[in-house]
Amino acid sequence: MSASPSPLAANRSAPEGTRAALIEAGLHLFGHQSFAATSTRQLALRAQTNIASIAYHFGGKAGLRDACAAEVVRQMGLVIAQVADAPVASAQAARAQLHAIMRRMAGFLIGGGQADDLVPFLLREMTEGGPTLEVFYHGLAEPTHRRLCGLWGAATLQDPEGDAVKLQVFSALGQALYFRIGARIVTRRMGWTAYGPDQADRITETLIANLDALLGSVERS
Amino acid sequence: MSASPSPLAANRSAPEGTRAALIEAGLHLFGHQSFAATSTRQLALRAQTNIASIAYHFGGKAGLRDACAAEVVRQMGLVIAQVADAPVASAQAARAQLHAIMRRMAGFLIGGGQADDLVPFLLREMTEGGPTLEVFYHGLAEPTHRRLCGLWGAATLQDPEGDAVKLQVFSALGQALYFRIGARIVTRRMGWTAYGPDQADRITETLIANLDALLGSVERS
DNA sequence: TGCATTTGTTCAAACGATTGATTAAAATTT
DNA sequence: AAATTTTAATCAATCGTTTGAACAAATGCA
Repeated sequence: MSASPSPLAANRSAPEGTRAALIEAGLHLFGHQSFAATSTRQLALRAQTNIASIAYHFGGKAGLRDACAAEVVRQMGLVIAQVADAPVASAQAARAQLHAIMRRMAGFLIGGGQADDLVPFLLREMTEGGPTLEVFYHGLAEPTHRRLCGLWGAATLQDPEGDAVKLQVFSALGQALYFRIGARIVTRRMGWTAYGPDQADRITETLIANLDALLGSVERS
Repeated sequence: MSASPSPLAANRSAPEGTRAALIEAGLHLFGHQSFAATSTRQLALRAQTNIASIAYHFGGKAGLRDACAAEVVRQMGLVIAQVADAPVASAQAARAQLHAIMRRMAGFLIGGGQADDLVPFLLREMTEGGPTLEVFYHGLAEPTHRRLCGLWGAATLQDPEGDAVKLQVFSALGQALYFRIGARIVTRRMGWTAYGPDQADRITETLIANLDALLGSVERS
């Protein structure tokens, strides 16, 4: 044994261990074919373990979903937190931070990698309104949106918690999210086979230009 | 016997009949809890008929899904077709048509009514990438997006089938779609209980303002 | 017209297959 | 040796589908 003194600490983000393997399998399968359509046997097969391990580690299939939700909040929280939360000194500074966050989010959503399993899982819980939604809202959606509203308000000299700013932030976020949700439609219409680095760049630049357009239109009014 | 000479003609769009009742049940249940999570017994219960009717009319559960998809394309096609497709004489005329279409789409997506069952069903098929996606893409998404690109290009003096316009149209559409997909998050964050007429107006005005911002920023460049 | 037959549709009942969950024994680690 | 973790086998419940009998309306033949 080299490291990993406590199983809990090791499973917090390590790819090893039955528990972690099951969470990864849950994120992938729940996200790509819904909770109900995924059987415990499928989960066990993908995690290369036995069916009973699910009940042992998580109490059942529903428990595994809860654990997956917590893992999503944890990982996505890290992504967003990577953008420095410096106090904004000016409207320009706020706009710069918004640019940085939008770029990071677009990269996370569109550019593949870790988001390939996290985002589908998240979207499914969001639309299905499952029991996980509570965790996601308080742990991720609400604080993130609030922070963005603060920056948006500072960049456009509006009330950060006013309805107008809130809706504008949702609009900007929605654009980025759609390129993930409607990926099958977008790629097909664009004549792409899938999202690659080049495609991600094209989309990101469009989103940044749109962000400036939205910020600018309010600024002028 | 008073009317309804042919059962086929009556079932084409009438709310009566077992076949129509099953399609309605399918649109609702498939959309709100996914295809896999919906049992044939649930469908029969909601349609107030027997389980065997599903196999009789549609050959099975999958057949019912196909019929539901066709119904969605048919009904949503009618909604979009209601906006006059007059040849655009100027950039202003194109912009006016884009306004009208955005208002109609926002009203359809956000303002409740017939969309309450159609949109969830559609979004689910879109994200799940089910066998229905083909029907939806060629019957609805592609022609609609192409038409919008034509208007967008005319309004901004860009190549209607260029990548830039295509992505901008997707962005504008994505904003509207998100307010449906993320409805649970939005309403909660806004302090609303649900989308009502007032909320729909607020969102629609935001979307229209955003549309003008996006069109304007390109126009100036 | 009168009766038998066919047709379209719905019904309760049952089918085999698969579901999530449970159990006790075996294996592994400490 | 003791505790933790994984395994194979089994449980009742539910899944989508099929079956054959009902029923009403239309049709064929007399």
